[in-house]
Amino acid sequence: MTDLPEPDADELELTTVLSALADDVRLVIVRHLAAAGEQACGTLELGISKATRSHHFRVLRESGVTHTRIVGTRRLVTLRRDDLDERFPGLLDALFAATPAR
Amino acid sequence: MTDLPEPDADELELTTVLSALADDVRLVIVRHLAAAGEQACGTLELGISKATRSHHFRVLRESGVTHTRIVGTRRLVTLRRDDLDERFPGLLDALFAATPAR
DNA sequence: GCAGGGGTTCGACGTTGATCGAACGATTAT
DNA sequence: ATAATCGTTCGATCAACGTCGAACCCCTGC
Repeated sequence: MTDLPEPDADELELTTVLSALADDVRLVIVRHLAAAGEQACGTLELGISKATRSHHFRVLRESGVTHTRIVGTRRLVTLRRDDLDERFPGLLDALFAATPAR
Repeated sequence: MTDLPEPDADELELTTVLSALADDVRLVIVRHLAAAGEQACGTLELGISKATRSHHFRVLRESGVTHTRIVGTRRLVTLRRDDLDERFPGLLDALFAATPAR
């Protein structure tokens, strides 16, 4: 058992994915995964507690946004870009293209 | 005073817009507005009460997704497609392209 | 074995959100 | 004026969410 449970690619629900992405902390995580590739949970400095961070990573995984594999004591997380691009073409690109409000 | 208050185009926040769109009822409304153009609030049969419907239209307007003008006793609602496309290019297209899960 | 680091789980707490019925307000039609 | 239509607002309820500290679990290294 080296992988954590996650929804299949064809089970991804739009509203679930949007809910998962509609959070500033999780958006930071997703952008970082997109830019830097596979990361351990603790790699990012998010200014929140371990428990809260774990919660956000769980939401991302259970919504189907990320994939998590276990290596030793680490959880290595990747963005499920191919699955998301297939189910929701252009969605991730649109999110990453969005500039912050002025 | 023929228009209801709404955020300016350059004030649109990504997480706020995503939250507004991360709801099945509101997604139905937005898709319908995109397909059919300006609509009165009561036009759609959504299977919810007047109060709840009013709530959803308010969330859409306050997040900047829709524009509402008052004509007589009606509230005529439009999708702010140009503003959204400018701030978040490709986002609406991605939403409308998404097919339901199998 | 034992200690330490990386994450998760368990309550708990406060906030927000979806929902409703009922009352209300504003405009139009009779 | 009166009634009807369209929609909002109020108060309430219930569920879900973000957050935390503390306890726990699992693996690795000594």
